[in-house]
Amino acid sequence: MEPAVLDAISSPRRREILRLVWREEQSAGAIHRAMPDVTFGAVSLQLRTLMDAGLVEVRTEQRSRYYRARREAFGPAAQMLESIWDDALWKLKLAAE
Amino acid sequence: MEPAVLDAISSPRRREILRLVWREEQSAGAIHRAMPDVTFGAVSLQLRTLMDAGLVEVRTEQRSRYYRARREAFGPAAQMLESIWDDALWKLKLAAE
DNA sequence: CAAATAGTTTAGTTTAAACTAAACTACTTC
DNA sequence: GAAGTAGTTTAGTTTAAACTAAACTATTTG
Repeated sequence: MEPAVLDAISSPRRREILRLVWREEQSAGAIHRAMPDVTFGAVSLQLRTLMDAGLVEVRTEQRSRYYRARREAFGPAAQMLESIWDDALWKLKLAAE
Repeated sequence: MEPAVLDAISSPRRREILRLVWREEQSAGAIHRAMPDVTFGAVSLQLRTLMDAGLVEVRTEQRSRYYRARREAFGPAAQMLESIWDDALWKLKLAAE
């Protein structure tokens, strides 16, 4: 099969999470607060999928767990994701939210 | 939503098809022959999906229909796909088949 | 140690994509 | 125009991902 990274970035929800933790860590709770249309459990499961794929790492501090992307693990997908997130239309869409 | 191209390349089967028609056109039948684990109908449906996303185009000649990728439609995903398909491990995998 | 906070895991359900079999369309050749 | 070849479409089924609710673990604070 192709690199696992392709499977991982195939999900819009996981891409949403990745965008949040791309350049700075975010706690699981903060990630959940950014996507209130799903339960905390659902977010946690997606984080686990990303962990299993080696695409994020986590740091525990007090009661919180802080996730961030392991950008070096994305290979050629990193550039694509950054391009898409930088894209003018994408920015426009975010602004409209 | 993000560009439709991400949805389209989220499927391993569609990526397989795209790889086949990336640099030269292939008839629907030739594409099907390259993936004998699914029916011709299944291949045809995936080709339709790719057509609807504007990622392939088709040319009819005689009884055959020749598909090829519209590489210009892939944006930043084009580079990623090419990188992945050029990847040494990927080549190795193909050699082993 | 009880209660609160932060997150994970389990078990089961929902949903959507991918698939198959078979009917159908279109073109070609005899 | 019948038969064959090439491909598409339809209707229904299978499968897997994503989800929810609720139980659970772990840490902190009173």
